[in-house]
Amino acid sequence: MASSRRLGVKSSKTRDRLIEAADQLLTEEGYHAISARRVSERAGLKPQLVHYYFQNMDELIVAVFQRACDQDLEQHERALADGEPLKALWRLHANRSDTKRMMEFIAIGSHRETLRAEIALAAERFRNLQAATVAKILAERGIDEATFPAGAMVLLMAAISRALVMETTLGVNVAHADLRALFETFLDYLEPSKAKPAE
Amino acid sequence: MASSRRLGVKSSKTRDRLIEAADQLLTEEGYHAISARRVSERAGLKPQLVHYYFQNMDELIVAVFQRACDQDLEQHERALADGEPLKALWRLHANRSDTKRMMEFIAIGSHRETLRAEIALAAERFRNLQAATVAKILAERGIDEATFPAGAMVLLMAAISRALVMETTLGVNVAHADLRALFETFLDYLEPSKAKPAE
DNA sequence: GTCTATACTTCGATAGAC
DNA sequence: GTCTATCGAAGTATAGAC
Repeated sequence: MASSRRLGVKSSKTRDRLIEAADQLLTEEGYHAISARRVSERAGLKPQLVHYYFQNMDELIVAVFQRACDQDLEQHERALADGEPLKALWRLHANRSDTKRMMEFIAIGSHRETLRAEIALAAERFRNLQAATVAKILAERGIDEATFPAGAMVLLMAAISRALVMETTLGVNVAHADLRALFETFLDYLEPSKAKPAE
Repeated sequence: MASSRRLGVKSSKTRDRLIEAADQLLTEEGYHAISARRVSERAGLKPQLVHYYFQNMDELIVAVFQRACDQDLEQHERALADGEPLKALWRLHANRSDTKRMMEFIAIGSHRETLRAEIALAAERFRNLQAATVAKILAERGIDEATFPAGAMVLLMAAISRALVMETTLGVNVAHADLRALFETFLDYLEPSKAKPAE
């Protein structure tokens, strides 16, 4: 199905505008909102331009996905260099729009076979990257890996943050503050604050 | 927009077939798969029949939702009567298809303003119902509500089970077994098994 | 009480003009 | 390098035939 249709160059400013518009729609309304017409409308361009710069809609989504991965990776590297990396990691997860975007990609991968493998692979890499850091922190604290496996800790962070975002979007927030407080107490046990922050 | 179009009776066998077909599509493929054509195809009926029995697609989804709520409520009552209600509750959450269906309803509510309030309300009721039971169990164990708020416990169950289902659908299972084991250990602390099960 | 014919809208995608 | 004209498929929904 590789069409012979002409495509615009990757360096095009217009192409970037389409990716940015798609990214906005993704976090604001979900992946179902990424249609050629909606994206172009948001970017202030004609609908057919989407198919000039991207062979099909999947390609546009992949472009949004890769850009998001790059951004997330950069944020993670900063977090891991933080004085309290565990809490920095939790702050990243607690970021609503990033978590929402990630959940949309999981939804896309779950529904579109053509994108599944790529998204699953990236998700596994992120999990393993984060687990490696957490493992180091737990080892320093003398916490047994068998008691608190690093992977489970990271997955738990993802699970909690996703549930909070999911329900907040729906308009439900029963017990949210309690769970957040409970988990932060747990985090403080794993990574005790040395002193009061400067500010 | 209340159309004056004629509608089929609620007791119709055909109507039930449409609801059942929609429910299947919901858990198998997600709510986006609930279209008049797909549902009728699954039920072995003509597409237009959907609009004979339901004013619009939202009405069909509400019918599926109410049926699901009734089923879930019944399951919950059985679980709460169990000898180990906390673990029975976790087994309910661990049920893939039920959790998947619940997540689809959350997704629908998040995207369709007309259904949001109804779904959010039901979700809050379930949370409160479960929290009341858990509160009783924790009190019996002498566990301080301030340390482990019942609502947070229930939300945590939901968060973990949803994350596991979400990622399994995508094809990712890194650290799943570890988190499951960790949480079950925690559950056993809150609700210790009295003896080995009969079997 | 049940189903069919049909209208209208939005979608992804392509060919070809400028 | 950019945009127009246009197609076929799938979506929701209505009016009217049986």
